[in-house]
Amino acid sequence: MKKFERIYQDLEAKIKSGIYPTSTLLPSENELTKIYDVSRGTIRQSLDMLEKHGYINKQQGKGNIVLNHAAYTFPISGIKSYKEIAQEYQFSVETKVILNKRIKVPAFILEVIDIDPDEEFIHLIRVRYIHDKVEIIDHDLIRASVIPEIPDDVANNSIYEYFEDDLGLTISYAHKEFFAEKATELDQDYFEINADDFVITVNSFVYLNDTTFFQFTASRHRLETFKFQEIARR
Amino acid sequence: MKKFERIYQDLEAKIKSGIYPTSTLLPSENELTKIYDVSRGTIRQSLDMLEKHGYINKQQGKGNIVLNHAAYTFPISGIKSYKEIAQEYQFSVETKVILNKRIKVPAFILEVIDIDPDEEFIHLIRVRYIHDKVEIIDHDLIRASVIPEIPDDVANNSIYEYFEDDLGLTISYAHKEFFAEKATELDQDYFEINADDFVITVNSFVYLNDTTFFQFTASRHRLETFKFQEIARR
DNA sequence: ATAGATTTGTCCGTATGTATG
DNA sequence: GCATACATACGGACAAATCTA
Repeated sequence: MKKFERIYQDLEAKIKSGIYPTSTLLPSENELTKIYDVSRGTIRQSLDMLEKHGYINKQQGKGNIVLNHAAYTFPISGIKSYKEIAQEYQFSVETKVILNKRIKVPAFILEVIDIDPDEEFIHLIRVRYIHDKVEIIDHDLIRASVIPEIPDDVANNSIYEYFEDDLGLTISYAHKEFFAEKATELDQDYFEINADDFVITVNSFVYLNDTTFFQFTASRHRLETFKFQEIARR
Repeated sequence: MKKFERIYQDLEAKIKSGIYPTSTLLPSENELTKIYDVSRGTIRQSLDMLEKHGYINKQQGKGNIVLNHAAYTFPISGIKSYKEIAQEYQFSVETKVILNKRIKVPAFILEVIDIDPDEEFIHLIRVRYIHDKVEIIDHDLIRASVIPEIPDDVANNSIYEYFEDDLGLTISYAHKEFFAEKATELDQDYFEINADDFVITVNSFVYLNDTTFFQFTASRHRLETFKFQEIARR
């Protein structure tokens, strides 16, 4: 592992365990170079990660202050699979696959992404149960020229693990948007709501490391339980 | 201005104007050091900013690929004032102040933030009209020990300009969350909706550079027009 | 399949600028 | 004014990924 990652994890652990308590200063960058026996640039890389993840606030002339915000959750921000989130927050989860078939590329994708109109996609619909209640309905559209098929046992587990570990793909970034919209019939059936109720839709356009588009996901959430958190910086 | 900021802005302008077109590579870091006559570290700082703002994708061994995503909007992400957003997207905006008075610190803030129960806050309610329609209702709770009062002409303009330019405060970061909830009576009146309708609430806890909490904002948006976008990285 | 060239990533050391107390 | 701490910038070295001949 890289030095700055190792140091980041060490500092993160020490903040979490209270060795560096909230609203106190971390050791100065100079002291940290001595503690870890690395250059100041390396320390600064680790501190930048800590800041990005909300653990500290940097202040020129003063020091790096430990915050207590990092405990907050980031369930939607970033690119994480449902399985990763479930493991982090340890809630009981069940997934039911209700569709897994090849289709022609949908029109709305053709409008946004420049691809061959004859390309095929895999359409996957999965219903997520948390505490025996349907909380999320995931629609995945996966580019078949990149991933020819999704075995059913993979669909029931983590398609991201399959992409990254088995197929060796590198997922790089996603363009996400979310908003509220009227419930579809499928939403009504599974969420047990009415036609004039709303759901929250999280749309993601996911890209590989070489910038090829390979997946669109629409996650539909109950209004009452959806929540998004982030730390924004000026 | 700092060198890396100047270079960032120059590259951003060249990407926007098409001098560096989408899906081509930027000049290599080595070439850029010659173009701008700075060190490679400085160039890399500028490139990191470009990546963070979604203009490029970095690939070790290959280069920095120009993306076409940066045109997308970021109306909620980050800390921006309503005025700044309105200016960027050039929509016609009107603000109406419907409350501006001092109150005791509300209970829900005491629960989350560790402050004196006798402290006072300024409660500001402002209604935002876009194209002559109410789109946003902003509730601001501003810590009176930091900002004793908000003159009415400031409330009608930008309170952030007032904080930063006139009072010399430095806003550092905010903890944000958003979710859907039932419309209050005020929502119903101004949005002209019903009691069982929902609105989107964006809550922000805003902190100064020295980590003192100084403002809470609840922005209430219409369900139909609310939209959030971001670029997430794995 | 391999070797070499190119490009970005990591790391080091040093110097100077700027904000804080 | 002074010491301390973070911010910016420079230059050099090697590692890792990518592409090409």
